[in-house]
Amino acid sequence: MLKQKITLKHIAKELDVSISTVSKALKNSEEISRDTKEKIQAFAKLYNYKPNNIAISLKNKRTKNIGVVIPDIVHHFFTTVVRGIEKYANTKGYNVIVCLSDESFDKEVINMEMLANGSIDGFIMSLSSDTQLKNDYNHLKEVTEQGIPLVLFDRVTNQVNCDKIVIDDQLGAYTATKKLIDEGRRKIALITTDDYLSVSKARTDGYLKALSDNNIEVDNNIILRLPTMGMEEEVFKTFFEKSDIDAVLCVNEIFAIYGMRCVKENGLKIPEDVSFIGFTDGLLSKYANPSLTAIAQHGEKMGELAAEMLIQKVESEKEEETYQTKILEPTLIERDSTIN
Amino acid sequence: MLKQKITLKHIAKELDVSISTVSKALKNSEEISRDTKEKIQAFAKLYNYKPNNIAISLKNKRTKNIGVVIPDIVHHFFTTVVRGIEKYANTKGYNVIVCLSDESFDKEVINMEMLANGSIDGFIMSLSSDTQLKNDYNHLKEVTEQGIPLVLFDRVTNQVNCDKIVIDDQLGAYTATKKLIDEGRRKIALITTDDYLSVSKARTDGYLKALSDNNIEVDNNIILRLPTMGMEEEVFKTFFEKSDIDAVLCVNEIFAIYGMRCVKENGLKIPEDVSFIGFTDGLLSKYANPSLTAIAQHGEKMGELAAEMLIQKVESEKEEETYQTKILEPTLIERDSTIN
DNA sequence: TTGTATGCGTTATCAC
DNA sequence: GTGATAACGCATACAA
Repeated sequence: MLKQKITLKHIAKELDVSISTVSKALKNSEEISRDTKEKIQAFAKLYNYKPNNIAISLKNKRTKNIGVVIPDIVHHFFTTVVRGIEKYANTKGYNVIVCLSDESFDKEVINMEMLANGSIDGFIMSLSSDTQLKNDYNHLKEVTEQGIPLVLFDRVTNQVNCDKIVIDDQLGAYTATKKLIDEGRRKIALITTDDYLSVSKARTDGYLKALSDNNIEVDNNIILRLPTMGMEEEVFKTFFEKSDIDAVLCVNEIFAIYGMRCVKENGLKIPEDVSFIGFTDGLLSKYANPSLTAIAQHGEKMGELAAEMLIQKVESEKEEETYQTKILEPTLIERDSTIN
Repeated sequence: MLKQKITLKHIAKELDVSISTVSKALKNSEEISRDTKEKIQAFAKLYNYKPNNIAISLKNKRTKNIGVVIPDIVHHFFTTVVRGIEKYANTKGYNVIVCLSDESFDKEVINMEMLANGSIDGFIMSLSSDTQLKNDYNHLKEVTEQGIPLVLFDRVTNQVNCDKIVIDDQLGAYTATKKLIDEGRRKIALITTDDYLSVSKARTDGYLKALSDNNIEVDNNIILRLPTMGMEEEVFKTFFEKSDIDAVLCVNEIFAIYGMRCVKENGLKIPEDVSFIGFTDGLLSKYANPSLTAIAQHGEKMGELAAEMLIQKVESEKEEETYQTKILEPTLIERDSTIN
């Protein structure tokens, strides 16, 4: 039953020629006579010969695989990035190996080591929160020192020399905060996570800068810092009950959705009494009630660009020591949770 | 700069022993003397030797890679399945190569051919809508005939002999419809997609069966069939304006969310006037307003089981010709869009 | 206890 | 025009 995969050797034996003749014939080499070429090509086609990728990889020292290491895949933003990577990689004949770090430093290290031993030509990755907390990037450095190209996206670090691509999170938060201020809001809350996450820090900075630029004093009582995982609804309720606010900026959709629910439960109207803006612009923002004004991170575009940067490095012969950081501009998508 | 990956050959030359001695020493073979083993192992550790995956793959004819081909990754259900696959695969030392068919038959074929030439040990996949529409499964048959194990999940076909894993969509729809009937609903609408999608068909069947079992006549005017992609809001509005209904079953979350919005705009209350139940149970269901009673598909579990079934086949020596179809039971998650 | 030879499937160099 | 050989990195049966 098992129709064995056919190899050059099989064809050679069957047609009574040498393996190298077969190889050349299938590449349409000028060296081979028309007759033998036709014979061999016909036979190969008949038996549906396809060269073995692994053998070619070993020979060429090129796998045509890209390793993607991300914290989580059940997360709209990362998902769109993966789609972008896939899209571009496929047009260039590359496959994508996806590994999940699950926000764990150890898993990130294990996955990278696994892939670094010949399985991939380069990495695209976003750091796990654990890694950013530990602030340990030796596994990344090892990889780059081995000459394996690496592109970091979104959750990056300046402690590693490599290509990077991020959105301007600070600008995004600034723009959003400015929009709220222009609406007339003065008591603008921020719901964020711990600052060791590079993106949360940048977003907080943007928020603070917008306030400062508009002479609004920072009120630490209306800044809520939550752990990345395991959000508790209670904390939200309490925060919104005791705080006097007229707008909220959230570093992700879920915080915003929860927040809106609390506000509504307190009898307030959105956006009349309280405006909301959230980062990410995933499904939740679009379908929320009211729909959520959001800062779009352009994940798919980011993925495509990351793949393009990586493949360009992979395929360039020269060992360049110059790295670039691409910064994408976020976009404010206005919906019904703010006044326009 | 480029710290070349070290190979057995390098170690052998450096320590003036043969390659096979090094190979054996690193495997802690009894054949090798303690002295040489220690010497070699120390050296290998110092230079961080790691065997090359590709070479091992070529030798063993085993890649330790699993190919996953799915229609889309920006989709909560598929995403959870991928996570489940990853989770199990990783514990068994396998990597996951993800390819997206983008609901296209051609891309599905190309991706599979690409991976089938030695890149993976087996496939886990869910059919593209295009493939189910074309009803052409030759690419799957070719793969199985080559002896490459294949596990189909969710969107499957009985035209291919292989392991399968699905949830009992008919039962899910039946349970949901029954729940609505038990609430006292009689005018239960169904919002679904074209029947060529295996899952939509099964769900429609379950809905019809529940009605019939409870002596409720089917009213084709309150069954809305939409194309898979490119949903138009207008169609929804019109449907809900002209239909007299007291409950709605939707084959996915987005239909349900849209539906709820229309109903609310018409001044009706959920769940008092109209109940809603939707398939999938993703983020939208959880965070909708009101939160959506949903039929959970247990994607992560499905992914884990699929990976387990596949790896078991991959690693079993004997060429079994027996295939199983696992059917998972869906679960009704009751939330605020129904009365409990 | 160590080393030699062979093979995994392919390609490239060089000889015939 | 065609074929033998070596090489990619590793593992193993078999010699020594």
